[in-house]
Amino acid sequence: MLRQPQKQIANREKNISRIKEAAEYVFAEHGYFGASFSLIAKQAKLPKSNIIYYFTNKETLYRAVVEDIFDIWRSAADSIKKDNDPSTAIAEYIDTKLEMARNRPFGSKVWANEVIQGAPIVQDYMEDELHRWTNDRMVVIQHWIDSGKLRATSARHLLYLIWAGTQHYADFQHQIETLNDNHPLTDEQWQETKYFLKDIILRGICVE
Amino acid sequence: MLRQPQKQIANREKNISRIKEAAEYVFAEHGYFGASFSLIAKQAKLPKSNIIYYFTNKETLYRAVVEDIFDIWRSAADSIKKDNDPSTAIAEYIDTKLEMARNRPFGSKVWANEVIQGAPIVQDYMEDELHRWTNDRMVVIQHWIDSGKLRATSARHLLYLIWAGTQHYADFQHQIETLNDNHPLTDEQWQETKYFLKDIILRGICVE
DNA sequence: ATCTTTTCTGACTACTTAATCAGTTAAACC
DNA sequence: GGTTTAACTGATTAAGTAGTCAGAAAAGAT
Repeated sequence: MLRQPQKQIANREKNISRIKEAAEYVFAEHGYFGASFSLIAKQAKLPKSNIIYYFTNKETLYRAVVEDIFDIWRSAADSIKKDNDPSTAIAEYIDTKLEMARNRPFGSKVWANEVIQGAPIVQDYMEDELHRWTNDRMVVIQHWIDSGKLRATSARHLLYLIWAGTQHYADFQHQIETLNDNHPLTDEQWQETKYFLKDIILRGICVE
Repeated sequence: MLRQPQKQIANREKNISRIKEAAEYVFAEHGYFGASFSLIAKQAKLPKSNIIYYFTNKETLYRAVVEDIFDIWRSAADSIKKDNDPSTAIAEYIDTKLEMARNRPFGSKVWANEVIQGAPIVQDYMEDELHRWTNDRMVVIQHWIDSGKLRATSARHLLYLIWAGTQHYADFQHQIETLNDNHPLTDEQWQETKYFLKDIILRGICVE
């Protein structure tokens, strides 16, 4: 005899991810203060009280959204490992990061908004997780430099340039589309972007 | 006999620029919706009603702040002219843009916030002024490429990379300082940044 | 000195917001 | 089937918001 008592659990998970998706969108488009429960509720097509039932308050929901994005970004840098070939690893990182800019622009925007405003909510997260994570990657890049596999440039600024160059296409998506005569970028244009970023950055850091 | 009847005019100008400065800061730190008249008033040390007296409403004040920043950015690209030497011109542009990131980070942040949220207020500005301005610069860069003074890369993406790479240090200032052990960048670190960006980007676009 | 115009401001209003809570509905358990 | 527990929600509240407005104060004009 089949038992299917997990109706509640399944429903809970469905609702939570639905709320987070709606919230990511609304926080990105309106900022923390501009995003109201009623807007998020409308977007999620759920009653406002239901959202508060799951997340207690605005800040908790917001944190959930930000942490989700951070986890995804973190995984993008899996290729930055000591034993990998630097050019291939960095090319892969740029590719992945740019695909994320294309596929998850709202998360990127939420993060950008938060940092611009001085990270009032996720300050601790930046000081712990991001700080440690960044240092780890920098050690790898420095190792590549020290072993002569990369030109002697700044590991730190290289990371910043990759972040800036890729996230720009998510965060400033609206500006880029406006300058593209109000059209979203086509597949070819995204391809061109990938090629350009890798071309410039790799040329700048590879030993000649 | 001296006449000094311009007391009103002088005072008006003083107040207006004081309000705009305060507003730039508060909009940057809190976003459009998070920035309230009372916060701006407190920052400017003027009564709330006085701010509304000068700017009528929030949107008008906001537009004034955004247009100010845009004007300043525009002037940064004066070096991008057909007859200039490409490397020197672009190096100069990067330098100037990075100095602005350092000296006027709040303006940059306001612009970033606005664009991230889909430019709800300055859409028209982007479609007219920014669009025309960007196209003009792209024509110059394309001319450099066509006359063999630059490698054949994308003029458009080159501009984006310069914007992204420089503005990052304003918009993500807080993240950068957190990763710098909670210290603002020193003069040498800013110098290093300038050097890095020019090194990578120029190496990427100059004919070998 | 008096009148006019501009500058300025505190008190107020209509509205929106995050969050609470009492009460309802639905699922799980026995 | 009946009971317990979790899921859910509409109505309400207290706090904060943008913007109004009547009238005071200062500056300029004659």
